[in-house]
Amino acid sequence: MNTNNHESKEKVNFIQAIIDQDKEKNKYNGRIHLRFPPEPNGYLHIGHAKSICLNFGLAEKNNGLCNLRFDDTNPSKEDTEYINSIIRDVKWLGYDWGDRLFYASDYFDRMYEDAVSLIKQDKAYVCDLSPDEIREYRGTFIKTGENSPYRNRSIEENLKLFQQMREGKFEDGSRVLRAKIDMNSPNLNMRDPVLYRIVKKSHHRTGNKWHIYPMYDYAHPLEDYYENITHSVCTLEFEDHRPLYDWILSSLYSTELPQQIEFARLNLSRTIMSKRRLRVLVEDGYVNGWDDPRLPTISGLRRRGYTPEAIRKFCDRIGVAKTNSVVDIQFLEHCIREDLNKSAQRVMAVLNPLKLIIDNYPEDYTEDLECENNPEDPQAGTRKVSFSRILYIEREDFHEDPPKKYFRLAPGKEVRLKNAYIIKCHNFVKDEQTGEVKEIHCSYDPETKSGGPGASRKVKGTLHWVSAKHAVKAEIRLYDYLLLEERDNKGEEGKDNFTDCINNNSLEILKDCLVEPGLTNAFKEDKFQFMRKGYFCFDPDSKPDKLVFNRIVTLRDSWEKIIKSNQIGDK
RNA sequence: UGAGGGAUCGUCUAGUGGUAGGACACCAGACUCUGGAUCUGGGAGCGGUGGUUCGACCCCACCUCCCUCAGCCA
Repeated sequence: MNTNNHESKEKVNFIQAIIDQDKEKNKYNGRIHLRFPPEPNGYLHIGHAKSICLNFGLAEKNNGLCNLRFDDTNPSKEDTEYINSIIRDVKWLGYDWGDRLFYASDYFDRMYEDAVSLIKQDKAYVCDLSPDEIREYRGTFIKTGENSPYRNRSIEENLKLFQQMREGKFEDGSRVLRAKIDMNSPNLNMRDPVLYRIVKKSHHRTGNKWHIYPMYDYAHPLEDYYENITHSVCTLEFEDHRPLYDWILSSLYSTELPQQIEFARLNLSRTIMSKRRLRVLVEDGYVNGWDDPRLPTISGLRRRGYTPEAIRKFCDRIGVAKTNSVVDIQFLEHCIREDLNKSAQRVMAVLNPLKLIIDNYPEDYTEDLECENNPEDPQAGTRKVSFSRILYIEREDFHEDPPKKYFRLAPGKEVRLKNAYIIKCHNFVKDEQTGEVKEIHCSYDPETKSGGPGASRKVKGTLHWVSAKHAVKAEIRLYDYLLLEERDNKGEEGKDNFTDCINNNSLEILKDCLVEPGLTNAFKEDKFQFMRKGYFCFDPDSKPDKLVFNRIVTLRDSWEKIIKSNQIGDK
């Protein structure tokens, strides 16, 4: 479906270009059918999201179909736990596979028959070489391979042995079925690749029915063919496998063969994306589970407060190409800010409270002030927030000796309290022990009440606040990047010790935050803008007496930039 | 070293012979009861060398650099 948004001028990526050509030539009779085929051996992450959005998106755009298929051909790695999480995540992202949820394991019988057919054509044979021997016979980049001594077994013997492999007559690793292609091929994948191996392990769906399991290179093209897939989109590392993909299919079938197309997988700066490393982070306790908000897993992003819309927009905007690239994580952050700016309710929350007393405001008096819920969306309406004599403001919003261009509160200075009054600071009290500012004393100008006749007076700064006797306590969790900046590249690309590059301060827990009382009604995946602080979401760790919020992302902060550039300039 | 891919602003990405465009980031200004948002403007790029052509990011040649592959993983 096309949006009429001026920005999305229907950018045609190279895969869409191929589809356009195929349509024009009426290849596949105009059918367009894709698939997202994860192996259920781990949790999905933002890189998978790119593939999901690509495949389902292409199907939508071309009036085609997209299947969800579990590529469960290796029982020693896979589990139902992952199937459930994958189904949940794809759904959450907003995609619908209709009734086309498939499992490679559903095709095992048919794949077996196809293997028999290859044997009968003398295109496959049972090989008794050990894994080490197969490696030796395969040769190397510069050395051609050697034919297996079992390569010339008779078709009858191969048929019989393959049947016995199926029946579980042999031990793991003792025999395999191999394609008979070319041991001298410059492409190592074509040097008689293994098609089936013996794995005497229970499969999460087929139980103990099978003792042999097909390899990816054999199974994948067939799965695609069985499902009438037209365009089989995968990542770049499979480019070398395409000749084998085509060999398998053309050896067995002749019309409407699917074609494999490769694109570059997503890399994101300052985070970890490899399944292996994510597993280390989770299992060695660097993070708290697969849905830790610091992780780029779909479940982590969901808990962090990312919306499916933002993720889809991100995937759409990073584009699809064959160039290896690293997308700046700030681009992802931009997408969630953009989404939440339009939709998130504004509230006031003080992360590091500093007591502020309005000396000339009546004691035991409360006013309910009208506050806009979202200036970007008048439909969002207003709410009442209580104001009283003792308030809390953000500690960083007061400075006893302010730097240049500081618009916030300081002795003798005026600021506006958001939706309330202009106040002026007269003095402050320090803790004698620590020297820390303990409370500040101000006066307010009753004429300047927001919305009132005298409200037009301008001051430089506006602060958010909460009323001491109305505010509710909350725990707020702040997240930073998983990887240290200076180690960024090594962190994701270095071969070992990537844990050296981990940012040990990626989680900061603030326990004494104060938020508007209305937030006690928050639940599920509710998201808010804590004014001037960022976007936050309700965390399921919350209990009735203890609210917990996650910081999704900060607001853009030009003051922060001024400070940083001054610090650099002063040196 | 063999094979297969790739190289366009700082970052992603368009552009397949006719003024190199967009987004993020950055800088400046306007506006603002969020130092947010919004708006306006700006700087910033074709890996190199030759060749073909009136004209080359695009075609050709050579070179350089980067990625993937030697699992009975996917």
